[in-house]
Amino acid sequence: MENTDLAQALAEMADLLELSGGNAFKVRAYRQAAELIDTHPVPVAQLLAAGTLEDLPGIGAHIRQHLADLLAHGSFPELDAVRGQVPEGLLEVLRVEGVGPKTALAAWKGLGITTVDGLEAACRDGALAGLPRMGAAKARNIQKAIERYRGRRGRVLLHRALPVAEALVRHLAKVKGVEQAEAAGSLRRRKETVGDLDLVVAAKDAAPVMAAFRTAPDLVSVEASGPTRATGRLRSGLQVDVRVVEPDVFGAALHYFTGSKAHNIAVRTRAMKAGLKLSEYGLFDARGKRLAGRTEEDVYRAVGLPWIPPELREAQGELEAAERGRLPDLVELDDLRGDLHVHTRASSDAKSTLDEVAGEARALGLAYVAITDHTRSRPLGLDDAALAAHAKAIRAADAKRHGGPRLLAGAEVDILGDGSLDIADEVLDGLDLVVASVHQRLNDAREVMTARMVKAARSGHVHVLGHPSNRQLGTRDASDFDLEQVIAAAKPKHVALEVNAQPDRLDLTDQACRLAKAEGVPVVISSDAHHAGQLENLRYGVWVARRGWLEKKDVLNTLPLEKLRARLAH
DNA sequence: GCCGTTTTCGGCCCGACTGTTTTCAGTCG
Repeated sequence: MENTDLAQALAEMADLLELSGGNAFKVRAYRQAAELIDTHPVPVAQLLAAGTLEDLPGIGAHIRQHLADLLAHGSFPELDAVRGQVPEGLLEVLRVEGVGPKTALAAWKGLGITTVDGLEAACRDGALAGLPRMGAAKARNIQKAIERYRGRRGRVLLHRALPVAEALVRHLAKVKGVEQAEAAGSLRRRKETVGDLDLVVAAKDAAPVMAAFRTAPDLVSVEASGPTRATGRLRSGLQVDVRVVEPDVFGAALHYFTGSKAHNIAVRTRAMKAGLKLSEYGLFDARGKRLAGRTEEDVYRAVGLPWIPPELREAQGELEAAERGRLPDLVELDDLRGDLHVHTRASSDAKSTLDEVAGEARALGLAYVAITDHTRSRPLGLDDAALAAHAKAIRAADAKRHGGPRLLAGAEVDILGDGSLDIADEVLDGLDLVVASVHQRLNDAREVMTARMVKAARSGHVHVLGHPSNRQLGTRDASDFDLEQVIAAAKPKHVALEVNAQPDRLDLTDQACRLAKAEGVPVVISSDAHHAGQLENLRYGVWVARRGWLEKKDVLNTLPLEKLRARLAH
């Protein structure tokens, strides 16, 4: 069992306890331990062996024992016991946004509902609305949330799919005779969510690869299996397609299975116009002679194009740009010099200390980090005086550090309902960096939300608009606002827009990045880390930026600190 | 269940928002 699986078991324990009316603090203890483990870089098995597991904050003797039991037999007694008390389907009901333990419990005890389907029926026929403290509006909202929930089922967030795909690729790459193995599909294009995994393997003899696939870790069923291709399903529910090809045509196959479909059609049409034929088996001339296939570069070259990065392959103008030699020189993770949105334990529910954040940033080679804790409108947020004191503490810590990163005193302030900020101007003006974000009244009407953001952008006290759309992938739709108006307001004030790299936000979107670039408004790629380990999430933000055609020059935190300061000045 | 200690029990984040109510319960972050 890996950390993710262990975390899932603890999270399930938390959900079940909550549904069986357990102590709320106990529930939280399990949930916090689950979150900690899910993002912890070292395998729990290793910590357990070293005897240092209980050093982690939030892991005590009981949970340590539970983890040991999980590693030994996949479960622990308390989990088994509570599983027997609550219908299994009720856990899924909790996944619906707006449905918490109380609602789920009331639906179960009051109406015998134990599934999402049952809940939906009860929303429709009015049974749910008849329960105490329920009503028509509530039922309507839950029904809508169920639709959203269904919409996201089947697609997995990139950060969940990526390690799974990488593990499968490693597994197949080890097979004797395999020359190359790679994950293709939307995962390779770094789309924010992934529907299934497409693995392409180059080997002269396919049989050993297929045999190895059938014994791949986490594979629960094989739904189709022929001599060179197979389809299976993983424990997570994700479908995996494997295709084995001759090494001579690996490039053509990789190109074909990477897509997108629209991009493939565009390239194939281009080949046809030149009298050529393109398929996953290579590029052929009219007489059927293979002209290219070993690498993607060969394939593109044979149709008169430079290699196009997978993130751009969406038939959104990349062929035309390639033809004219105008492909963007896409930003890379190594280009980032700093992170401008990081939380610490000083406020909010973040977990790490200033030192831990600085240590992690250093390990990642970052030259600067802006500490941007929440302000007074958030639970535990800092008020004017506390923020000023916090800034002083950050600067003191910065002065004491040797060898980087530099620590910038910042804040993530709230954009209030009327578009004003929740911290006094003179306090904000004493900071190095101000991120302004909407955290409340996310469903304001389009004009109202646009006006709030425009006012914040024009305030003269803000450097970055944080997670501008407020979406959360699979659970919360983006707020309704006019991005173009916000961009237009940001530009003269030198306010940058954030690509929030939290894997379930990725906000701005790729398309919004492209719009910002077209209007000449810079972007910053920020982790919004609530735990030092989450600084690594910056890579997800980089991929969004790449999908949005952004180059190094479009991203402000690729600048050295002094140049960044100059660009952010008002 | 964890943690810290006034060191083995008592506290553990709390405010905004929504929809239900007419003062508040549930959910979320």
